[in-house]
Amino acid sequence: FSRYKRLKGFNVLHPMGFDSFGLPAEQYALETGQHPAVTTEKNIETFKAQLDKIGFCYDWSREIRTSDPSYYKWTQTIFLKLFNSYFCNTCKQAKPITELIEKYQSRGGSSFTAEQWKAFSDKEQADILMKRRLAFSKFGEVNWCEALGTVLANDEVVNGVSERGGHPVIKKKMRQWYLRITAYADRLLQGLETVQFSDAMKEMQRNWIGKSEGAEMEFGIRDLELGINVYTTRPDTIFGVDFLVLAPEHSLVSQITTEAEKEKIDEYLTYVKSRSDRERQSEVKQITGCFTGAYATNPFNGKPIPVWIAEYVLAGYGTGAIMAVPCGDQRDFAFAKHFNISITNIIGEHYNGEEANSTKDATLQNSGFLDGMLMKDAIAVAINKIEELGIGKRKINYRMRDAGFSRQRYWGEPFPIVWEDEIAVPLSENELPLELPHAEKYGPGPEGEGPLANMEEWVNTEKGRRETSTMPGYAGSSWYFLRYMDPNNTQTFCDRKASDYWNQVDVYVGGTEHAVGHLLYSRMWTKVLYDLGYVGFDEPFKKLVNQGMIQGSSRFVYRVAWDFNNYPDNFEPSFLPNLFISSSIFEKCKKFDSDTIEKVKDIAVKLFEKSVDNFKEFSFLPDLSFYALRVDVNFVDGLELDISEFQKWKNGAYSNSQFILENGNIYSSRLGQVGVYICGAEVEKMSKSKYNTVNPDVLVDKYGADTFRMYEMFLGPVEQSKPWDTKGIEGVHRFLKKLWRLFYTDVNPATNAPGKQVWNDEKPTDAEFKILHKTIKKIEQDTENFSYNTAVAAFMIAVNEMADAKCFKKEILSQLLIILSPYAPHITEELWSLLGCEGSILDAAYPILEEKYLVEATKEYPVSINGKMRSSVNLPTEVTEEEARQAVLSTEAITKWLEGKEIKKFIFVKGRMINVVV
RNA sequence: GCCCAUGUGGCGGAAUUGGUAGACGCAGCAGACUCAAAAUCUGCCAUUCGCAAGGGUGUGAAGGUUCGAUUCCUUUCGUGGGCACCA
Repeated sequence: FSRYKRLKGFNVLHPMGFDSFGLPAEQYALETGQHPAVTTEKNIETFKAQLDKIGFCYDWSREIRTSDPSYYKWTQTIFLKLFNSYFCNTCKQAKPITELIEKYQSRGGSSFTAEQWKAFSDKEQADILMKRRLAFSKFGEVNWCEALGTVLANDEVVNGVSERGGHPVIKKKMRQWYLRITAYADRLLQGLETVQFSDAMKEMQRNWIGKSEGAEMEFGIRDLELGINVYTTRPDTIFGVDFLVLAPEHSLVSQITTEAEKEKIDEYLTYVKSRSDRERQSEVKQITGCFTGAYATNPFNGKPIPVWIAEYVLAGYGTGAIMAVPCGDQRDFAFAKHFNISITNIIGEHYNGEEANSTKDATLQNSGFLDGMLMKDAIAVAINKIEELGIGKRKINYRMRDAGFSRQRYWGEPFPIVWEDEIAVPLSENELPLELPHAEKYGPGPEGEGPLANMEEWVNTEKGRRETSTMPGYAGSSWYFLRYMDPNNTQTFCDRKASDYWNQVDVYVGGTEHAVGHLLYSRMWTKVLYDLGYVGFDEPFKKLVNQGMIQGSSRFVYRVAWDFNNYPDNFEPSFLPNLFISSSIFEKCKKFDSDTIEKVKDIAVKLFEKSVDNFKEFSFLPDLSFYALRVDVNFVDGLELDISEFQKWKNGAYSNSQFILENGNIYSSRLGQVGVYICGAEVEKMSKSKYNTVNPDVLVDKYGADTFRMYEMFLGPVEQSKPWDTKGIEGVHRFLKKLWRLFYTDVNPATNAPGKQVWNDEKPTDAEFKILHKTIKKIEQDTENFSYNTAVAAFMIAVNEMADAKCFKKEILSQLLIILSPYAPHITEELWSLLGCEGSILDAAYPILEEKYLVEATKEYPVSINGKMRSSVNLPTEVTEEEARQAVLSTEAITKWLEGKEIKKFIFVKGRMINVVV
């Protein structure tokens, strides 16, 4: 696209860079036993060589790497700008925090006076300001794996246990950094109106932000001076509330739980701690919850309402508490049925007792002052009443939460923050970059802190202790498009003149998987920088094209583990059997084939016995569980695993593993071939973390870069995902060879010299111009629409037509080369010079479309009878309905279908077709 | 489970956005050239009935709107992406 636009005369900024910080780079380094700085450098060189080989004309003078100090200096600078800003709720934009401090000093805040502010300690002031900063720290939950002594990313947690070792993972509260993206929720929504993203993308972002209008109201707890705040979008159903549900983490849980229920509640809380948010919401069939013993009161009719806790209510959304209306909400309904809570029907016949009905069109019954009202009308009435009684208020709520910005990892940007007496003190901008110290080992620090916590010399400064977590992978990618505009500036991250000249990114190509991550973060950063006056636009990307993913075919091995809910105290990670079963055995186990399971269990017990000295202490072993683990496709041949390669993988992490092979034998490295281990397969995103990537070099070497490029374009629409498959690449290769033969006979394979010249200087005929201009029109349309696959097809047709017409004329061929050059840069450049044309084809003038060659005098109008195609008539392109009717009625091929039938209607779709209704 | 996308020949896909379904390519079959192979060229190629002319059926499934539906609506099934520490 950039080559095309360049030919069209645009000044195209077409850079490339490397988002080289983050978990995958760190893990790759760990697996290969090298420092991430080394592996990153090496991999970048490989990528650049490959990209150049394929013929992308990237402007490498603008290259950036997010892990380079000269780049992350500015990531840290922008972080400080976020830290030193707050969101002004009246002007709805970011302002320097100094303005807020001034305001507090002169006028005070909402809950304190100016005098009180001045009397606050430094720490108290810092805490108040922290609640307003755009980059702020507070306590939040992380995945904590006690056995590994580390915090895990969601990617590293599989089925609730650590991917490495299969250890239990629980949630742990830690001090974390966050970005206050929620402050921008409304502007992120409004901004969508101004950008060209697909409707699906906009919809995803809207849903993620999840704006809803409703009411927040308080339910008093019986016999206690406490109230539970509940957020609801359906205050009209207030008389249908049969119970309240709190998130298990809700701060009131411990206070309202009665003595009688305490034990059960504690047990339930332990259970929930081991569950991820996803699991908590998705397993609808398995309903869990626990009664607290407390009762709330319905403020409108005084009815006592039992208060429960349940995992399906999340602490992070709304107030962390819901009012449950079983007749109107399916999850509440299932919960009520499961725990035998009686259901109040407020919608009469709309509720059938079998399932909930979330309609807003029912007339309310059993609903006090709302009786007889349509539900959708009752919403406003109910909110007004709630506000009138002072028990709650109208509220707009967002589903989106603030973005977690700390990682307990090594390979990321260090925070330019020093903690002095529990106060976060920023470095000044001229102290940046705060370089990531070189570490030989980057294992976890104490208490779940990041690896940097182990580096005493670096951590401890004169003033205090440095922040030891690092920024997440998306930090550097939230603003890099700005750096491309001014990549070598040492004074600022991007001069305003540069960003004013280039302005927004005109076309941004990225996958939908970024919808609710990168594409929201970068929009937010741009808005902040706009508010603070550093850039002149508040949306970074004018137009977004979602390229589909080339998917990979992943391979799986199946691991056996003990299904301990919690490991016994004396259980050590090394006790795990590390046993893998072949695909068909896994399938049988999944179907609870008892013979197979017994056999597997026998082997697992034997292995367990061998590795555990005090085996007798584990008199009771729980059932086995089985889970799939991805392996690198590069050591799976078809579906067959190369076991010795697998055992060497990840620095020998699986070196002591055992295998039950497809035929039931146990693998032995000494006995040699006793059977094969068959892997499972699945098509999914091609990704380093899924170990299913394939390398383009082989194909480029075999067919050349042009064939590779065009084949990839020809595969299908850019926005569509598809598994990588080289079937069909021959066709594109043949096309390029055929193109060559319009100019020269075949290349002499011995000398590699072009064959005999075929092209000539003759004057083209109108028919030949027609082929050319038809192609120009089609290619322009398709390229502008990113419909590359149909463009390639059009080239194939054009070349076939020219070959058939024996059109070997330079005037036509040179024009064809220009429009083809963005698609196949190498061969077109070569032929361009062989034709004796001046300079590089990249600097040629794009041909101007001449419509006169495309005008048709007559046109074939398809004729259908009752919508069914029966024939066609040839008519002038400009024809009246009456003329068309006459032509149709005098065409024998058509009248034979109309014989004896009465014509009811004659439909003439101008320029398209004719339909006769009989 | 929730949100988004998607489903068309043996395969990748096309279809003027509601108007001749299967462009283009792969694979396959038949033929030409060749001692032979490769390369190249020509023809056939959804399915079914028919010698043919010509019919019938057909865009995951079931309904609906329309003169006319791959396209719009409803329900349903399958697949892919996302679900907050991969980015």
